[in-house]
Amino acid sequence: MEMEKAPRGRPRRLDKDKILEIASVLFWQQGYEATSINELVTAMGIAPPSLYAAFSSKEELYLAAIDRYSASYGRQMLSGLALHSCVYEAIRTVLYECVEVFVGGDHPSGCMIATGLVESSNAQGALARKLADLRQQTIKIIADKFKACETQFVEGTDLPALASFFGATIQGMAVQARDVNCPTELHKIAEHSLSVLQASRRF
Amino acid sequence: MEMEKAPRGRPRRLDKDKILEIASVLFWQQGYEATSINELVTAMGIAPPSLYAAFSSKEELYLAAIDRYSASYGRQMLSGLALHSCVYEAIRTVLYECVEVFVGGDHPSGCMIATGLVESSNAQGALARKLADLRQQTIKIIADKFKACETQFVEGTDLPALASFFGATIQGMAVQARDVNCPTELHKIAEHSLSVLQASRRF
DNA sequence: CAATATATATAGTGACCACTATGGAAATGG
DNA sequence: CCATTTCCATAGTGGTCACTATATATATTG
Repeated sequence: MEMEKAPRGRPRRLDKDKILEIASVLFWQQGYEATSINELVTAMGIAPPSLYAAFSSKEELYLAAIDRYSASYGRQMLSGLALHSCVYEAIRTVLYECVEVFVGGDHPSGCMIATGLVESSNAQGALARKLADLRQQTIKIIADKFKACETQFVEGTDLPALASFFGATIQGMAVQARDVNCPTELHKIAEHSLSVLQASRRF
Repeated sequence: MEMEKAPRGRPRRLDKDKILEIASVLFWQQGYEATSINELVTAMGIAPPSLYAAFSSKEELYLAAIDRYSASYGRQMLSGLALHSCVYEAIRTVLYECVEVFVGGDHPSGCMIATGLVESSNAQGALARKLADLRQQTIKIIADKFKACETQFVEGTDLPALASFFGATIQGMAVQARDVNCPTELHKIAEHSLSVLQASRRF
């Protein structure tokens, strides 16, 4: 039987996940540059050294917050891809889950990834590239689903291009979620976007 | 005959438009928060007091830069609406002009308005609202064109919803222009988007 | 208990932020 | 010429930035 040996000194009491949740919400609402460490630690109810004991820099905290967001909300938004074998149902579910997240009530509107660090200085170049990568990854995941459902499309359909069209739809919805924060409007955008998929399907 | 009387003292030498052009490019590339006054005046080749003699604050400079962008690139992007009476040709021109601007060579990629200040703190709330307004205005202008071309649509088409779909397309293209900066990819997104318009047209 | 290791708060670090007071240089009018 | 008016560079202002040195409190092991 494996015994969990506690380490020598005082055990850690900091709830890393709670901290990340608070960080996520603030970064989600205000972006990276506009969110200060002071604001973060105040919202967390801790002092700066406690935060830096868990995350070595603001950058690392942001990356961890993005990871958390990706694992929770990001996963939720893409869950439809594995759920439905029908590619139309799959994408429809994805778009509607996006609306669910983007206009949610108990957290900021919009999307941390879709509109995160689109503008940035060289100083945040690494973070900006990471965010751009995540956006491209999302499109790639959609393209892979399309590829797996190849038989459902009319022959010669440019599947990667179609995927990046839906990526653009999601990113556009993320912007408009910020500006109007209305699920009905976003659903209409989603439906118009879905009609493109409908048109290239084989029946 | 009117004589242009020169004022008493040393005449102004500051080229306001040149300054705004430089400011536009920097804000376009890096966003509002990530661009410092130091960076701006260095790029302009002037000292901070000279800048503040022309613009009373960073906020005002940003607003003026947005105005300049709107009057030049913004006008260019929407020029198709007045140029074509055929709504399909009009929107197609708009989307292609957007690509032209978003992937331009001698300036930053993406769009200053479409992705500007989407994330922001309360401190920049006024600017963020202004940017959101400009995005909504753009959609309204497209909606008005649709309304004017009402007869070209099948009956019962939700024109404002269609306009905000194209708004989302433009905003999505602006994000992807940042991430991949490739006109071919953006043109494919534009074409997919246009197929939605094609579907709701009456022939 | 003593020893150890980690938690935390206080109180700062230098650097940079937007912004400006001051004063001399420069270009005009009289 | 002188007086006037404005431009502009130097050199800062206080404030906030991300981040940390120090000291002490607290919880563990042996």
